[in-house]
Amino acid sequence: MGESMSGLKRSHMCGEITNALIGQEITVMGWVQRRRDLGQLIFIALRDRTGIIQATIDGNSADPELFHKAESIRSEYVLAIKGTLAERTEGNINKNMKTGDIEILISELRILSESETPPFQVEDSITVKDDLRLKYRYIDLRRPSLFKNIKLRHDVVQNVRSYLNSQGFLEIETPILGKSTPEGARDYLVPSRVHPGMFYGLPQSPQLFKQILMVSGMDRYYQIAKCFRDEDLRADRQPEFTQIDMELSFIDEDDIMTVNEGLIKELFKNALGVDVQTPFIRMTYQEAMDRFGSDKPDIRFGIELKNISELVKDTEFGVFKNALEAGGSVRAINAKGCGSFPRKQIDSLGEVAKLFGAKGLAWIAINDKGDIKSPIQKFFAEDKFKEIMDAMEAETGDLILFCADKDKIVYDALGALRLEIAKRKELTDPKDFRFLWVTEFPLLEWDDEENRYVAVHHPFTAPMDEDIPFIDSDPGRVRARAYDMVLNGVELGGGSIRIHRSDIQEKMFELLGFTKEDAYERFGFLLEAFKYGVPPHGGLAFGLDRIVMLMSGASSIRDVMAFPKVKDASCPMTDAPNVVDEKQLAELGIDVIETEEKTEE
RNA sequence: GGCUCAGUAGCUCAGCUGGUUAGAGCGCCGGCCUGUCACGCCGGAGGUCGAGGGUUCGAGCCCCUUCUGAGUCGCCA
Repeated sequence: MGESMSGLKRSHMCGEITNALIGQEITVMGWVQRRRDLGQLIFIALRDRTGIIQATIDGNSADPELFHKAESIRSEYVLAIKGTLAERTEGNINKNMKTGDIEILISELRILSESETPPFQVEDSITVKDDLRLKYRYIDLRRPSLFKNIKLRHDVVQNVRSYLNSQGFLEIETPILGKSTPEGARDYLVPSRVHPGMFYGLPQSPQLFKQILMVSGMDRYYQIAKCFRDEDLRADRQPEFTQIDMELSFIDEDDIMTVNEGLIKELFKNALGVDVQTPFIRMTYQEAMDRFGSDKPDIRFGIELKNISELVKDTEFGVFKNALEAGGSVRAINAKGCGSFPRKQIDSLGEVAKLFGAKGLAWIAINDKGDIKSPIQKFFAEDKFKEIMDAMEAETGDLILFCADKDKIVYDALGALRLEIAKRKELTDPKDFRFLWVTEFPLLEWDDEENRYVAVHHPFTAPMDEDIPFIDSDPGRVRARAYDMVLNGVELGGGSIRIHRSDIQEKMFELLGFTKEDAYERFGFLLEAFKYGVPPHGGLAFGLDRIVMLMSGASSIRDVMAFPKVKDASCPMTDAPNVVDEKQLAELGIDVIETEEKTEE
């Protein structure tokens, strides 16, 4: 049970009290960070979201009842403290604290709420397992670092709104209850009571609605949009997440990139105090793959890929030869300064490569003394080996890593290895923000499982004009008018110019293996809308969570979301998802079928 | 679904080659203490070693199964 706060009014936030207020009577309210009881002298560190202030009570001069109450205080009690702000005497100043040179001399103290001992301490310095933090998220969020992230997120969103408003955008909400369009990620389904057996789909993105808003003449739309995907989680993937979603009419790629560079510049300046240089580097998808083995390259460090296929095309070395004969390539990276890695460490790099399908990893290590070690040296004539070394600019202390396989595997493996080496050598500074645009993505990608082309982006992405002639002859070669914004190896956002010509849209559906009926069944409302005057348009969507994650230096988007879910998409705090009772199911016309676990194939 | 790692006190962890009664720091409880601020000192409580099974004279440790969490591959138009 707690005392009433009636008669008391909070005058200041704890962290905002300054020595300008010395001598004044102030009232603060908050949580007990710590009580330090020296017998006849008690210190209470009181915390609110702005910071901590120390309050003091002297047993010799205080009212005994008041002092006794102070003795009963424990961590995380909620208090109201009224008193005179005093300057601390020389020698009693805590230089590590913002309010370390002042304290409140308590004249009135109310315990507004007691607290059990929390399952973990409210301190930034402690480490606690994620699931426990999430179960007691309300306590976790009291930690200053978490509050800082939540506040940063708020600041980012406010800046998004003010900037886009200034650029002529309208904020428009689109439905959460939508139509399930089973293409791409799995939808979350919501059953309808009014239509038993029928389901809404939660949006994976407001894609179709925002395009329709362009047909409606809204011209520029944005939304801080909640999106849902029923896929497996990652450190940077949650089942529900937030996009900064936008769409613009009568624009081209340059317009969209310029607007968004301006947006990012503004966000980083206002929310983080960091100056971002614009315009950003632009790099085609092909260049990104060739140089970094990734369509979201981290360009804070080098270690670029080199294609040495030509150099080794006549080799008899089986691994290289087979890869080349199968239409693949031989590429390598030079891990500068890793030439003295012990064998075990090089082998573990091989394990990394294998994760991405590489059968093995060939290497040349040149230790600090200049001694060369390499399991593949014996397969090459002396001069050819030297040519390879020269091509890779191999010097004393370097480690050259080779991968020979299909291009996709070579890119993936070497791309992952360069990140792994950067991690081991600590080559990246999280406060170094290196943006770029990746452009000219392939429009389509062959899917072996479905035995058809699938859209790399989505089916409404426009092909590049000069590639339209190849749509029939060589669909895999067609590039899209799509672009991703990448920051430090993370895809922050992506978008495209959309198709607004019905002939090309139909061709696209054809390529994706949709019949006209299929297409109408799924996207009919959009195609129908497009009959009535569609402006050329395009857009982009940012992952808000990822942007804030990188800005804050967090390693998971969980740390920038108030109530994230754990890996199996459940919530340890609320225990969602849960079973519902029979009555609810009956109303919805739903039968739950118990599937037998452990059915051996 | 696959792979890797982790699970020991409220929290974070140590625990050797399988060997007596499972430890530390922090937290918690009690006592002392008037200038602490990671207060100090003294004392104390607190353990199904994630769960189940097996091997063994003996299991926190080895084996099998399983649960939970994290990372990652697949997946994520």
